[in-house]
Amino acid sequence: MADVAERAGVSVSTVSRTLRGLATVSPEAKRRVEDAARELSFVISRQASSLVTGKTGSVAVLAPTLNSWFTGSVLAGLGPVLRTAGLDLLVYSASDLAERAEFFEQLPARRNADALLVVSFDLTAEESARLDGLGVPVVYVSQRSSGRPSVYVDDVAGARAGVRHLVNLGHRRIAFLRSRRGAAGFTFSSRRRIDGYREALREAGVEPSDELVVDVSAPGRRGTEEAIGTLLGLREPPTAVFAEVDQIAIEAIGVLRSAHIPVPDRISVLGFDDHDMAQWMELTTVAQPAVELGRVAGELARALIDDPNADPTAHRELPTSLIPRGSTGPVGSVGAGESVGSVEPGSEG
Amino acid sequence: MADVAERAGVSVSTVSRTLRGLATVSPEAKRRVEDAARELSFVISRQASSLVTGKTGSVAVLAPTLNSWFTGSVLAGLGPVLRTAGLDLLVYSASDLAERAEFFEQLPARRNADALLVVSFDLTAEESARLDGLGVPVVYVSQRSSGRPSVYVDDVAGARAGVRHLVNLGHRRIAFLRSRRGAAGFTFSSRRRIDGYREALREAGVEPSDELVVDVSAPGRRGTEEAIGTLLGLREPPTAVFAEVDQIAIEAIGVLRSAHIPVPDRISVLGFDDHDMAQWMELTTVAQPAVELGRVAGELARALIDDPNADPTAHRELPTSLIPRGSTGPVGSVGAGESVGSVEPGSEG
DNA sequence: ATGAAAGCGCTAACAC
DNA sequence: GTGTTAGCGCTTTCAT
Repeated sequence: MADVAERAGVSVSTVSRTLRGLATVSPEAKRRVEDAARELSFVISRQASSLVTGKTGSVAVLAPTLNSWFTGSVLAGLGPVLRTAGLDLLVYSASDLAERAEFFEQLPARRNADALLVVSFDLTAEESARLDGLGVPVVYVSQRSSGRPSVYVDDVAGARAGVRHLVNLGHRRIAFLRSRRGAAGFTFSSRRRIDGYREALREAGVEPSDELVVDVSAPGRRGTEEAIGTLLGLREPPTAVFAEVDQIAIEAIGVLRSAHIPVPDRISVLGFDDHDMAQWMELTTVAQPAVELGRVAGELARALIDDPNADPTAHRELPTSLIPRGSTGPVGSVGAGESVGSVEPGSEG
Repeated sequence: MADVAERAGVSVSTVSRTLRGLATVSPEAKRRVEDAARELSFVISRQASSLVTGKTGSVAVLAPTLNSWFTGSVLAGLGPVLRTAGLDLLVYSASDLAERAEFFEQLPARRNADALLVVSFDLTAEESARLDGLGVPVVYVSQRSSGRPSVYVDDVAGARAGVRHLVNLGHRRIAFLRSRRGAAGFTFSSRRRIDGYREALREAGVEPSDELVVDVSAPGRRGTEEAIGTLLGLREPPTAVFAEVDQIAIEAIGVLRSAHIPVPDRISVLGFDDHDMAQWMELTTVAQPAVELGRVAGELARALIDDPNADPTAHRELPTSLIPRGSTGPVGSVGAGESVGSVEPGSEG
């Protein structure tokens, strides 16, 4: 910066003012500074400026995984907002409790970011309290945290709408596939989606049964296979399955397909998310605007960062919508035609 | 830090040394510093230390999108490596040429990161040259850049193996679906996969035909629909389709399915990636270890950062492997049974 | 409108 | 093994 100042024939103060776009610089000086900066390809050092301003110029995101549809979508929504605001995006992942504990141990965001976005974690009260003491705004994405900025969809209403759709198709034995992958406390929405599921059942005069709520815990194919196996082994198996997330719904379709159980003719499958792949699996699902959640969370964070009297308890609820596709159908429609589930892999030498 | 020093009854130097884990601190002092730091919940400010050390403690990643399977996988592989090394992960995305130009305009990584990972970009020579002048190591992921650190798979060999599989099944009219989404220069691997495709065809005594190489440009369903439409409109349509990436392969299966063209009985579909969803679509594909690519790239970056005589031209090639599934089958096997493509969406009221 | 100077919180010599 | 001190590259009073 001293170099630029010298080359432009002004003081470092003037260079600093110019580069920050302050109006109190004469056009002449401004021009010369800009030229000099360009010629020396000079860029302001964030570390140095943040040392004095206290602002880091970046926001941190904490997510359970980096390669899930939801996290990817949120990041994709966040990216443009932050770029526009001139903020960098710092990403932390904590896929199990140990990593999560480590994150809270170090609280790296403490001085490293101007805001923290916590994505789809079901934090304990202590963890949240810990974050409150961080000194930077914390935005909860896909989790409602009362009194704290949160961005989410109405999981209860979404799940209710989905189950109503199944009920309207005549289903009464409707199972719920709960995602239990990763350590405990990783799926806040879980409880609420089950609530919506139960509400819709009661609404239809069906008493929710615990045997129809099955956990998918093991990762990969096996977890879903086990869960489906449990359901099919019931004295009275379900005619429809509502998976907490599309990922599992898609796996369920695959597993049923392998077992030659036609979808939706013998079992309807409903998901939640509207994952990119849902349409290609013909999956009926409750769509949630994940990219949009990221965008809104980013804007909320931005507001909290540079508007001192922004509402620090703002909640933003985004809508869900049911997207009917081929994986759900009227109950007991076996023999009505071909189905999503029918597959006969080609043989190979 | 001064507070901690006072509370521990030592100097700031001792605090600094302790917190950085230097051995030259007496156990007694160490303990007291650690206690004091904990009680005051003190964390070292990265900005301040990087100001003097010149190291930022973070690595930057530039990727075209944040919500693609490949980027997500690479980030997932990268995360643990960086965490272990105590490095933060800074993410930049540039989905079109304008954003890309802006990135190079600002070169935010200039002083913001200790290394830059460029993921699946086909950079121009000028862009690469620009990055060379950045002053930090740049690792190319999924792109070979001669003389520069690169991590990739052998796309030619992978594609060749895939097409050989189709040839072995009796296919001779094999189309290639090229991904042309996003702006130009976003898919380095494209050229090499086509090369492998052509090689395998020639090997089988088939002269590659340009009419069988079709671009998928429009995003979403439409692009793939158009491409498949073009292929089906040929005087002699292909009996197999090799998509450059699984995403498009999956869409192709979906489109064919909607058109009631059985897969693989009438058309076999082959992908490249082994996307999470590939198994659920019964997609035969050339698997590439994307998470592993991220991990290796992270280790390479780490080595380049803190080992001054690490090889700055290191190339790491990871293997691909063919995963045969149900979407490919012998040519002309119509009527051989049910198929992946058969779907009759359930009706709904 | 511009410059001089005092730090921001840390690390790296250098003394002890 | 520990303390002192001089900056790292900026921003920000405070003068002018």
